[in-house]
Amino acid sequence: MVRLGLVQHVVGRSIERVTVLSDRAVRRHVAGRADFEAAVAGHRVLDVRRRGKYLWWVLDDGDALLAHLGMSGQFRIGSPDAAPHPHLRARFTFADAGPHVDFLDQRTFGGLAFLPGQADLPEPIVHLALDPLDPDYDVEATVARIRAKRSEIKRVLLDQTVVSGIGNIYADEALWRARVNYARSADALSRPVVRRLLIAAAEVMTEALAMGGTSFDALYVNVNGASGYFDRSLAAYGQQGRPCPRCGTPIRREAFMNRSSFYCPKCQPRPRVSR
DNA sequence: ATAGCTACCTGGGCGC
DNA sequence: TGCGCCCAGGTAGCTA
Repeated sequence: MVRLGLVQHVVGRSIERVTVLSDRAVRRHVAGRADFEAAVAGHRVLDVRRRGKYLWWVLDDGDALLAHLGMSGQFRIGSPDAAPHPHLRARFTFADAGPHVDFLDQRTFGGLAFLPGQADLPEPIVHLALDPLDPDYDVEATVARIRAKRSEIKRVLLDQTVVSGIGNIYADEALWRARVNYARSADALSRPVVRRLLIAAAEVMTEALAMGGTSFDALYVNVNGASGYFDRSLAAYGQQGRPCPRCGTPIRREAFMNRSSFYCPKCQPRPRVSR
């Protein structure tokens, strides 16, 4: 959705300039802010692509403008009279008379980098696996990779080199749908169960995108800044104490990987022996 | 090599 | 009312 919004608003346009308001937003552009601003200016945007939580703008000359959204990064189409948003990190203006594009990021885990000659696949993300919504994504290959891991299933789902695009929220929702406890060992799950889990993850992502993303934390909002309603359809994530939508048992919350995991203790029983 | 842990960062929400 | 603390989470980079 973010990508489609950007495709609609930036493809075909020539960047007049980018103004970086926060050095941290370009910390991955090693040559620094001034170099970033100079490198980006003047390029025309040919396409916008995505892998996991990364987006990159394909520029003329084969260069890439890579954006990582972190957990709170957003692109927004600016209206000319709006006061700058407090989380504004960079603003793109264009050679035409159209609206500018803002990169916002509250918690500053995200950032931008200009990567010359890396339009096809920027080097920082070559190690990322495809995500379940990518047309070239291979379910069976991913099932095999997951089942080869001797690690808890949620840890594997969050490993972006195995499958990308699944964060803490989507992982908990997919596990709930597939009735799998987060602590079960990946190599102990049957092929059909892992398949079910990946299908559930793809469904969660599809639904979230259709609704404009989770408005929880404004994590994903569409490019116009409209927040989604996905959070209202969450069955497990953030729902501790509330009844499981399937069986009515109160949803439980547990700490895992320095994060929270939410699950239904009846539909998603804990493994007897945690490994 | 691989698995697992921690730091990074900000501001909304909460308790006092 | 206001201060201070907790918490959220993707991932680079570290250790074991």
